[in-house]
Amino acid sequence: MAFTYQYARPAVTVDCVVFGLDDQDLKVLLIQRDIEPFAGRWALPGGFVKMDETLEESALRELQEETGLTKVFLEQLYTFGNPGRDPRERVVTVAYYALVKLLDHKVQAATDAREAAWFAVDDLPKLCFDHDDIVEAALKRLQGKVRYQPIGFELLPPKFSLTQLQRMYEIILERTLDKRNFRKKVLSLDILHELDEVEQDVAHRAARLYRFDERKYRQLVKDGFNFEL
Amino acid sequence: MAFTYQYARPAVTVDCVVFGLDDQDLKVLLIQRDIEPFAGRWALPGGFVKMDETLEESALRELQEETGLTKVFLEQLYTFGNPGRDPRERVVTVAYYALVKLLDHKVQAATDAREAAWFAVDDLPKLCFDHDDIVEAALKRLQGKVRYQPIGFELLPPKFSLTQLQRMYEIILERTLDKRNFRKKVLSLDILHELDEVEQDVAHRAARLYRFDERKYRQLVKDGFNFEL
DNA sequence: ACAAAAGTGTTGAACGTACACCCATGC
DNA sequence: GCATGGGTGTACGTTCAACACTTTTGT
Repeated sequence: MAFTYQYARPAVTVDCVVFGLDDQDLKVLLIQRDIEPFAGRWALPGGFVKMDETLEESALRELQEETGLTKVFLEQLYTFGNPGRDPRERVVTVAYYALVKLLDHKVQAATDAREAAWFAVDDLPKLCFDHDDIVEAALKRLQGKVRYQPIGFELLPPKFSLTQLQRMYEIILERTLDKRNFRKKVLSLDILHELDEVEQDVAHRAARLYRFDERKYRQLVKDGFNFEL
Repeated sequence: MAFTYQYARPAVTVDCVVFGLDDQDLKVLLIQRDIEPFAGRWALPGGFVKMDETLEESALRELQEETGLTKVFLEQLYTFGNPGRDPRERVVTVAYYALVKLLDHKVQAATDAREAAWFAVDDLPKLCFDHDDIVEAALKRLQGKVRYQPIGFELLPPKFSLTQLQRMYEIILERTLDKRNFRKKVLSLDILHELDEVEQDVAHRAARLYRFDERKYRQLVKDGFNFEL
C-alpha cells in the first residue's frame, strides 16, 4: 500500500522530553535508538503521528511503546520543523514535555529502542537530530512555568514534605530558597492539605506530609487567585 | 509530478493570527477565502508549508502573499492537529501570532483571498475550521506575555505617548489602569527614551513622546533585570 | 549525648494601590 | 474662557528578604 500526493509533504512526528526528579537532580528520559539513522545513539522518545490520532494521543502512545510510561502530565512545547533537522528528509516534529513521578515508574525499553534510561539534565549525552535544542526549550519552559502554575507537584509523590517541595523548586530553578520564607509563602497559598502522617524510616525527626489539594486550587483560580512562587 | 510515500501523511500548514491596535480595539486580520472549502467565509491567513522553507519563513511568506504584510513581529503559538479539523483531510497546522503597527500597513488581499480586513477581536465573524480556537489561544498568549515581555511596543508607532502606551495595555488586558501608578512603574523600568518631541495636531495640551529603547532593554536583561507590569 | 533535619517570628525595605488637583493648549 | 487631556505626589497596606535558634527523633 502506498500514498500519493500532488505536492511533497513533510513527515510529521512527535517527540517527548520526559522530566523526572530524584533527590539530586532533574532527570530526562532518553532512549537508545535501535534503527537508523543514528542507531545506538541517544534520542528523545517519539515517532510518527498516525492519521487517526490527535497529536497528544500520538505522544502518549509513543511514550508507552518506547518507555512503558502511562498516565503522565503532558503539555505541548513547540514545533520544530527546519529543513535539514533530519538527514533523511523533511520532518516536522511537534515536541511535548512530560512530568512524571520517578519512583512510580520503572522504565523499560521497547519498540525501536534498545534501552531507555534517565540522565541528569545537566549531564546529558550528545543527542541526535536537534534534540538538544528541544531539551533546552523544555527546560526553559519548565523553569518558567513552575513558578506560576502548580505543575511541579507532578514530579513529587502524592504525599510529600515541605522540604521535598522546596528541594524540587531549588533543583528546577537552580537556586537556593530560604526555608522560612518558602514555607510561609507556600502555606499562605492555601492549596496544600496537611495530613496526619509523617515521613517513615528517616534517621532524624520525621517531617509532616502534605497533599496538593487540586480541588481547592481550582476553586481559588475560579475566584481570581493567581498561583505564584 | 506526484509524490508517493509508504505511509499516509498529514498536510502541514501554517496559520497566522495578526494583531493590530487602534484607538478603540485590538484587531485581528482576516481573509475572505476565495477557494473551497469555505469559499467566501472568513479565515486566518495561512497556507501550506513548502519543503525548503522553515515554518517561520512559511508564515511570513503566506502573510506577504495573502495580506501584503512584511516585517512583522512573529512568534510560534501552538500546533493544532486534531483529525477532523479540516473536512478535506488530515491537516496539521502550526499557528503563529504576529503584532503589527496598524497605521504602517494598508492591507491588501491577494493569492487565494478575495479580501483582507481588520476585525475587532471581540466582534469576530464565525471563522472556518478551528480558527476560532486559534484566535482564542493567541489572545490568551498575548494577554499573558505582554505583562512580562516588552512585545506590546510592536503594536505602537515608534514614537508614542505614555497615554497611548497605557491605552494599549488597557485594551489588551481588558481592564483600566491607574494613570499615576502606570507612569511611575513604566518610567522606573528605565527602558523608555524621552524624546524632545510632542504630539502634533491635538486639540489640547500635546503629550511628550517616547521611544522604546531596545538596546537598554537588552542590556538590563543581561544584567538580570525582569520586565514586568 | 550526639547528629540530623524539622519547625518556627520578627524587622526593615521595597513595592503596589488608592486617590485629586493644577497645567498647558487649541478653539 | 472653556473644554480636553497632560502631568504630578503622598500615605497606607502588603509583600519580600534577611536572618538563628529550639525541638524532635533515631542511633
